[in-house]
Amino acid sequence: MKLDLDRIDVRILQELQQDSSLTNQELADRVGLSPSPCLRRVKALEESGIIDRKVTLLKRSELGLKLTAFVQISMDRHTPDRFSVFEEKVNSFPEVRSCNLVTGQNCDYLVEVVVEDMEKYHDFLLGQLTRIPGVSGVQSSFLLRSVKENTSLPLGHLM
Amino acid sequence: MKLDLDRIDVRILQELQQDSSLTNQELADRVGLSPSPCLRRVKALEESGIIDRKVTLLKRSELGLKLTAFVQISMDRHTPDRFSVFEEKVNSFPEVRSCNLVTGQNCDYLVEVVVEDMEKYHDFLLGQLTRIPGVSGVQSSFLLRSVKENTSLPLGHLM
DNA sequence: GAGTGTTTTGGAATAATATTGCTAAAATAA
DNA sequence: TTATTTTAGCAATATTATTCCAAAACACTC
Repeated sequence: MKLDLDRIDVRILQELQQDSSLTNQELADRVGLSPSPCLRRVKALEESGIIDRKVTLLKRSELGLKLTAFVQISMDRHTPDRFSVFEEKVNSFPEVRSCNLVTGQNCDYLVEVVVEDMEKYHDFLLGQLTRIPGVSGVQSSFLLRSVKENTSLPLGHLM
Repeated sequence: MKLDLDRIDVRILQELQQDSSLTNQELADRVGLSPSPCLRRVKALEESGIIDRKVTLLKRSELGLKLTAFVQISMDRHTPDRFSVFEEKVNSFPEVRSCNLVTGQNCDYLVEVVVEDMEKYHDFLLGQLTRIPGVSGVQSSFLLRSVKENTSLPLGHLM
């Protein structure tokens, strides 16, 4: 949060958030610039750290990943040791897409898990997640329908 | 879920999930192929629909987006009309990163909201979210620390 | 309001990379 | 083994990114 962005920078970020496979020429057209200054801005945004990285998103349904679970996890004690062990474990599980430590009375962590089916989820839950020391409460909700899935961040406040 | 993938395809997908800015040559090196067959496989994966799209991820902290909220939303009645109005609205809010209809006794929707600060969240909640007809219950948890944020899907089951 | 320094742009030349067609090799099946 | 199919690798071509330099826009001073 240091460099100031003008309208063109914000539009570049908006376009790239939606589609990073744009060529520099297409991007330049869309933001109303010629290729060279456009590329220079993109590089500057990468240098500045505003742009984190570029990734490819795959389709779950095409990969046989039919079950997504949202898991609320409570810990028995809130000690640094408990947390660090849990977090290390969670990071090593490819089934875990996201894990967030949150405020709230109900739970400590919100975890999103993607697996093939309910049987695999059962195995993961009992074989992996609940085996982590300190995990005292687990409550699962299952995805019925994805209404919105958006990797974009809001940029309206910059303009 | 139709085409069969061999080990090389899976490795290509794994690499691209992590970093889509790889050049085809680099990718070919990593998976042990020469550039042309590698590119052909990538194109085939795009054609097949397994690859959804490529996006650029930005850093929240660098954009002054200091508050992430996980919101549990309950609806008064479970009618198609209630749902479609809610979902249309939610899709129009840039602050909403994801919205999922889920099973569970506690709530109907899990929504992730990204804003600048608590004041902006307050405005969004009272001015937008709770104004949608049918929204009867709202419970917010706030992000304390992001432990894992991974756009990759697990592919281990394919091998 | 003209002049000066700074920043940003656009165009052209160059370099890197993607893309395609073709041939050979490898894998598969009979 | 042999025929058939699939896949890889090479080389030529096309596309795209990158760099450099002169011109334009902008801000600031006097």
